[in-house]
Amino acid sequence: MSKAEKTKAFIIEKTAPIFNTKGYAGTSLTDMTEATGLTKGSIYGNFDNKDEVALAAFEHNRAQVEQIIRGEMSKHEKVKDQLMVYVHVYKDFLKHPFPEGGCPLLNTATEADDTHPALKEKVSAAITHWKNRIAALIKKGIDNKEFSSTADPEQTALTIIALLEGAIMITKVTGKINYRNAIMQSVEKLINDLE
Amino acid sequence: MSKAEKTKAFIIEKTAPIFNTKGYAGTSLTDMTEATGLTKGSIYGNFDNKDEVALAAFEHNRAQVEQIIRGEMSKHEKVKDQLMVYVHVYKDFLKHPFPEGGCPLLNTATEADDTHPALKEKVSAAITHWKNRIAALIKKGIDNKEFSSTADPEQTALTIIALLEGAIMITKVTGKINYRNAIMQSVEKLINDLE
DNA sequence: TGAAAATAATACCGTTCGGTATACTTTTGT
DNA sequence: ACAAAAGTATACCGAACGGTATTATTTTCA
Repeated sequence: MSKAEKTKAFIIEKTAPIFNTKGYAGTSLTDMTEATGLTKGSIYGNFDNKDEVALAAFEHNRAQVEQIIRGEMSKHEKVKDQLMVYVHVYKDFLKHPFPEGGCPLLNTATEADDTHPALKEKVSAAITHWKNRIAALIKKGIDNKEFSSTADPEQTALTIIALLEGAIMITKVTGKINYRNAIMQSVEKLINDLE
Repeated sequence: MSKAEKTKAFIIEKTAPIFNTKGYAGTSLTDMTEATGLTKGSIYGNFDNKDEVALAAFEHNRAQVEQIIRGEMSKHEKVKDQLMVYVHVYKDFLKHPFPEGGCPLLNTATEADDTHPALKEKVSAAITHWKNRIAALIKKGIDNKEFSSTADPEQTALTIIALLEGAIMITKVTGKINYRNAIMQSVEKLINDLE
């Protein structure tokens, strides 16, 4: 790993939380220099422009969540328990190294959908990928006879994602943890009903 | 209605779509002057600062959605049909005068939660109010014997909101309308299961 | 170790930002 | 109709914006 690659990674690591909390338009170059301790010249020696840092920062945040989920899932054998990992992680995300500012998919989607095509495309791909992952898990559960053959993998996957993201939005803005708990209970029921 | 009140309303009406698409940080005074055809001096003669316009714009967008829902609900007698209004409106929001940029609660919540306390508070109050409205409807349905007495008004209300907001987020960023249809089917099922 | 190459810091660019004092024009109420 | 009040436009402020050419400092590797 060359010096440049290290610095690049360092910049991404330090700016990712800022982009995730302040948003793309809300994060300035000054924010970036302050967070890294580097100067503009140094940052622009490693990235062409602010956009590239933003894209890399999103990718970093997204991968961070994925890693948490993968790690927790590997602790379980049954498909149902693996699906429940989403409930547990999103319910107690403070117990995990979750990105500062909340779910990067939600944050980036709502800002970028009307303003930033490149970021929007990245989020879109991430969501479709996530949906496919959950749907594949459910299919596996059907094949396993863990779940009923009447279960609808696609619809259930999308419903779970909508519930998780909706729960984060509602809880973050209201501060009511029992709101999140109520919604997570619905996710649990949804997964239980697959049987 | 005085001239000033008219101008104020005019400014809000013209800038509200911009705040809802570009966000608070992403909307500049130039955006506002271009949208209204007025000058900075004129805008600042009617508002103290950008914040006040943003707050008023959010309120305008929020009220616009509420009005659509109220109007559609008044066409139905049964509580179930009234709840289904959410499904129909959010499924075909293009058929209604829905605010440009999508749901203002979602857009504002994700941007403001870490950056703008005053806006955050407004969104928080709006969501709690919405939750209470849905819960009250469900309670009415229980009293009516339309719904089962085992139905949980609070939890169902929050779940419906999470699903609607999640659906908007997913559909807007992926462009996949069938994703939204799948999630809306889950909302329908949720409402049907109240019986 | 020393010179070429890569990386970082400095100092600056033009533009846009939010905001305001002042002058002008239009409403308003008598 | 007219004077006072209210609303609007003009012209400007300092600060911050994203970005860059140049200079200085490290790495790198022969």
